[in-house]
Formats: sequence, structure tokens, C-alpha cells
Amino acid sequence: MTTGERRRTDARPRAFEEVLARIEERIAADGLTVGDRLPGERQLAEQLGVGRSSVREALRVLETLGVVASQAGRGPDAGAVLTSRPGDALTDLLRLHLGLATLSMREVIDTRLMIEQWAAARAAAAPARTATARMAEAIAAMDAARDPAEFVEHDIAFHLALAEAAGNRLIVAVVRALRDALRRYAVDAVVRLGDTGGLQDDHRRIHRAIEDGDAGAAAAAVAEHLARAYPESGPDS
Amino acid sequence: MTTGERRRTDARPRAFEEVLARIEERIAADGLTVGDRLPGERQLAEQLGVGRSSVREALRVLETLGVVASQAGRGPDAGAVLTSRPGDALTDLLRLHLGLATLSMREVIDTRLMIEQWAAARAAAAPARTATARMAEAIAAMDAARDPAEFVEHDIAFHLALAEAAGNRLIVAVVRALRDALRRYAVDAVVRLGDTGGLQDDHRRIHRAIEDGDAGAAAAAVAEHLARAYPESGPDS
DNA sequence: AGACCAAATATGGTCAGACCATACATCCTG
DNA sequence: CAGGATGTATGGTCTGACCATATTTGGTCT
Repeated sequence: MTTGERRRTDARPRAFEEVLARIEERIAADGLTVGDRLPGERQLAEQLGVGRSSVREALRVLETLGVVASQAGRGPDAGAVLTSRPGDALTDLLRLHLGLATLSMREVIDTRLMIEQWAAARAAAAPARTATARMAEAIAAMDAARDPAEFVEHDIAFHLALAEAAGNRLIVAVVRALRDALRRYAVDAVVRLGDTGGLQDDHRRIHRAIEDGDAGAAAAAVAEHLARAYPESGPDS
Repeated sequence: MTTGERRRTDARPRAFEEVLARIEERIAADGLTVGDRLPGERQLAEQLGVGRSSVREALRVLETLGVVASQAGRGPDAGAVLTSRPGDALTDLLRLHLGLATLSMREVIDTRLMIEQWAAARAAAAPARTATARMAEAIAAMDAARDPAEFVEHDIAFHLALAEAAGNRLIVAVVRALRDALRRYAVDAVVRLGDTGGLQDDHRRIHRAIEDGDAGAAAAAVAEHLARAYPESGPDS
């Protein structure tokens, strides 16, 4: 009776949070991995002693974080399957927080510069043939691009290959998210520049530095490139 | 009464995704920001022509991404309020993907090194008094710490202050998430080291370099520090 | 008037049950 | 044996009810 003074930040375990914890335990305990299936929603609800809607909310959280994907129907591919899409989650995260002005464009662009410099230096230290080959392909595709949107798509592929060349999946996910968040801005930037020759020169310089194993030159080329692409680091706002 | 006409023409956007899109539009259109309230769940459901459960799933997604927080009851603080907690979302993301072996400890540690080096250099370029003061406080607290867990807590505060000194909220969120993900590992590392004198020397060196405005020395000190804390950067797996 | 307590109310949290939509599985034809 | 009709397991959604919580309101006693 005297327990009336409950405020937020007290401990209040909601049912779906309990479900979340139990599913996470189960993943760890059973050593589940990408491709494995979770029990059906109804079965899970019965096992955990909660309603199906609570199970669904928990699954929605896991889907948002990119660890499960649900598929209706019947068969091996149906149900809630463990996946690995951290990039999608990061993309949503950035987009929403940019929309709320919680993060400014300047912060996102600065972060991107940091990451890509590091990735370039790292890639130069241990160049991976497949990744550098994809970088070259992207450069060629940009040469052939007919409009800014197409150019930007291949530009994204270039920077993604750069991140992959660094051999760190977390970095790849972050770069993908940053580029998705900046996609519209990037198209505008290309339109504003008009001539993409300078950008392409940068791309070629980055690519060459990585193939030559010159980490310092690679990082410097990336810095120069992003400074050209985002001259003032955005209008903040 | 919306059950009369269902268009099954295209690939189906799920109802809660539609709700998500509409809420996002509304945030942008009305210029909503942190602290503003969304309509109640029942009201939203009626406005958007969907069931309350679909609204709830959408809100769960937004909560997962750290943009809303729900509070029951009545009054100005009740309901779904826009917030800004990107760090929590990142923490969940890392923890789950580490559990799924989608990301390795090595990748997380490498990422952390990159970010903190950058943050230290950045902080040295424009030292903020409040942040450097908090770094000094954290160092003193670590001197007084009586057990590894307590030491690690203040160590987290130190590295968080370092990130904040760089003046980039996205970086702060990422550092927080990385440290949370590595918290257990960090305690083990402190126990293994036994003597924290070397770590504290590092902290003091980082702090001094930032106050002196020596970006190069700050970055180098951070690199040395993390190399000491994570000697082998984990077995990759 | 003021203080205090009880009821009303608004809000999220949860559950149960019922459908629908989907896609594979199974069976029954011909 | 091929191919369509039916069965069934799964997610997706809606409805309505009830609970828990916290503020607001209003009435009562001092």
C-alpha cells in the first residue's frame, strides 16, 4: 500500500523486456548463430508465460537492432531467423537523430572523416586485393555515370570498398550508415560542384596510395577528398 | 471500420512501418524536438487508422533507437516523449552482435582505439575546461579506487570525458557504447594487470597533452594506453 | 481557508481471442 | 506420376478488455 511512490528510473521490468532478456540468454546458452530460427511467437509466448503481443514487441526490438528477420508462411525460411544487419540499425539511428537535431551534420561528417582516414591508412597497411579491385571498379563506374545520383551510388560503393579493405565489419557498418544518412546531401554536393574531375582525381590518389601501401598518403588523400566534398562541413542547423 | 477495403496491390508495408513513417514525417513537419510529446497511443491509432498494437510496435522501435521514452500515468511527463539516447541503442546493438559473433572483440577494440585517438587529438586542438576538469577528477577517483570494478567505473568516466572534450555527440555515444560492451573485459584486464600505476601514468600523460594542446602527443599517449590495456586485442575468433 | 484524503481520469502495459495473408506441406485426384 | 485442391503453421493485425500508475479534481474535515 505504501509503495505508491514509483518514479521512472526505478526498476520496472516490462514483459517484453523480460522476453528480450530470455531470448538473449537463449542465444548465448544454445550458441545460436546467424541462420538459426527462434521458436514461433505463440510457442515463445507460452514458454515464457506472457502474451503474444509482448513477444512481438520484443521481436520488433530485435528486428530494429538487426539481429532477427521475420518471414510469414511455412517452411525452413519462415519464422524469426537470426540475421546480422547492424548497418540498417545504424542507418535508422542516424537518420532519426539527425531529424531530431540531436546530431548535427557537422558531427556526422567529422565522424566520417575520422573513420575513412583510419580505414584508408589501415587498408594501406594490409591491402586486400578484392577490396582494392572493387575500388577500381567503382572509379570506372563513376567515370561512366550520367547523372549525379548515379555518380553518388558508385561513390558509395567506392567508400564501402575502402572500409572493407580495412577488414573491420563494425567500421563497414558505420560507414554504410553514415553514407546513407548523407546520401541526399552528397547528391546536392555533386550537383553544386558540377565537375566531378577533382573528386575522381582524389579517388584515384586514394586507390593508388593504398595499393602502394603508403598509409600516410592514403589518410591525407582521404582528408583532402572529404574537405573538397564538404567544404564547410555543412550548414549545421 | 477500416476493414472494409484492403488494397493488396503492392508489396505490403506492414502497418507499424507505416506508423513509423508517419511519425517521422510529423517530427520533421512540425519541427518536434527533444522534450515534445507525441499523441497518446489510442489517439495515434485512430488518427492513422491502425490498431493500437501496431502503434505500440512502432513506438517500441523508436524507443529502441533512443528517440522516444514512454511514461505511464497522467500529467506533462506522461506519454511518449521525444528524447535523445543514441548511446543506449548503440550499446544494445554492440552487445547483441557480439553475442551473435557477428562482430569480434578485436574489431570493437580496434574501433575504440581509432575513436579515442581521434578524440584526444581533437580535444588537444581545442581543450574545453569542463571536460579536462572532469578528466582530472576521474584520475583522482581512480587513485582512490579500492577494487578493479570501481577503478573501471572511473576509467569509463575518464574516457567519456575525453570523448566529450572532442565536442562531438556522435563520438560520445559511440565511446559510451564501446565501453559498455567492453566493461567486463576491462575489469578482467585490470585484475590481470594487478598494478594500475602504468594505466594512471598513461591517463596523466593524456590529460597533460590535451591541456598543453599537443595533439600528436595526445594521440600517441592514447595508443600506448590502449595497447597496454588490451595487449593482444583478443583472439579475434 | 487550508489541509488532507478519496474518486475520477488519462496514460502506458498486458493479455486473450479472433481473423487475415502467406507459403510450404500434404493429399487427392485423373 | 503430375498437378491442382486442401490443410496447416507462421507472421500480421485488430478489437476489447483489464491492470498499473500517476496526476487531476473535488469533497470533507479541522
